[in-house]
Amino acid sequence: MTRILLSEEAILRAALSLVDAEGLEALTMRRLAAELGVATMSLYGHVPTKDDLLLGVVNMVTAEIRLPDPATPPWEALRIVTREFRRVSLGHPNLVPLIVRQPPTGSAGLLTLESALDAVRRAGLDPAMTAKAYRLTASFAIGFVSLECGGFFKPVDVAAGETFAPIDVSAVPRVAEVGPYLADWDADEEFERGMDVLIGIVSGWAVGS
Amino acid sequence: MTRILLSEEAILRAALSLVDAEGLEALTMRRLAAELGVATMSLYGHVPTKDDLLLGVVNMVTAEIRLPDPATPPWEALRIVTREFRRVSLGHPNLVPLIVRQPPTGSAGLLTLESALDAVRRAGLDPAMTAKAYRLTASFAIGFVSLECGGFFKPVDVAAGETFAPIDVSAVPRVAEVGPYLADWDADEEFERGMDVLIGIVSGWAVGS
DNA sequence: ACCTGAACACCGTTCAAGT
DNA sequence: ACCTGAACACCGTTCAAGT
Repeated sequence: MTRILLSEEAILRAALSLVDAEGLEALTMRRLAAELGVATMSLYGHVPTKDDLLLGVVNMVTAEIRLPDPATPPWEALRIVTREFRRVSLGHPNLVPLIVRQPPTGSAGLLTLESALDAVRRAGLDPAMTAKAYRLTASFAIGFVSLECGGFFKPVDVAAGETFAPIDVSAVPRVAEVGPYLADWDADEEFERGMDVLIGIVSGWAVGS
Repeated sequence: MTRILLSEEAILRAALSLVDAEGLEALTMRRLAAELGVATMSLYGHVPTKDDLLLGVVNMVTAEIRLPDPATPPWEALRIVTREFRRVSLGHPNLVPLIVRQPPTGSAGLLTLESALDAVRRAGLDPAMTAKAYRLTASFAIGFVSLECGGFFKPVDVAAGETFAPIDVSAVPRVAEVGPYLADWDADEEFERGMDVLIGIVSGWAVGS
């Protein structure tokens, strides 16, 4: 039989594959061990707990974010980080609930945060305004990706035709009217537009602008 | 012994109390039954499954959102719905991950969506632009509440002093510099400002404005 | 040193039995 | 009709034992 080289790296990689392929609920220590051809308890030699494993998986995905060169013009750099956050998230939609919940305390999260903050600081905002600008753009990006990956707008479409809530469609005429437009959209384009709007706003906060 | 009146309403209410008091992971069918002084399996007479129970709890919380009078000036009505969404979410922070993930397919979710869409339509945006406007403001609101309830900015503060990620603080100077400002903010004020910015933008989309 | 099986204290849910 | 206990197929994790 093939020899299994167990390591934290290998475990995290297998865990991510499992989540990508079958969802978060498919990731159990037993199933993951089986996937690696190893006894369940062998995992605990490399990962202290399942929660730590999840943190590691989120950090691994965060590390996929390609950070802009530090010499990139500031607002373009912020655009790149934000765009990359969404690109990587869409690559692992099953992990998005965890990504969104996880503060950037891991090494990859801190480097990503550093890149975004550096861009805004280089653009001329002072530390306090930089924090404000980051919270605003991050709120938009995280909410957008949450809605996009959560299929938030898909069932609304159904509300115009099916009834699977105990409510008459005639009671929500605007949902019936706008529902189809909620479900049918160009997410790429709308993300860019939203980003433009917000970066346009915060760029006005630069001292002396 | 006191007679327990079991009903879906009573079960959902007890489930919400449990989640509010001890978090999502404390909500198990066994624990919930014990809390109600009832056998575990009695719950299944009123709720088909645990997932349905969670949907019901989210719907119950969504129903706490106080919708504006239909005669309220449109943009002020949208502000009220958005503000109420945040107020109710902050009242049940442990439930926020679920609220954020849950498309508005329940009766309360549909009525809330209806209220927001009605406001934008009354302001003069056509259905397609209404959908765009809703997605933009909802992205902001959901992302903001996610970050706020997730303690997203708290650990960043620590990064300036403690080391609990395998990374040198000197490698993230901007995090060290801006971190304290990220953690120290007036969330109420910033939410209002962000809402103002976005509603200001979408109000410009009205035909003939 | 690294890996393992059995065991413990939990889960959600099915089902046949009680009242 | 409504509630229940035992049982089933799972969990994450501890621990003593293997190599």
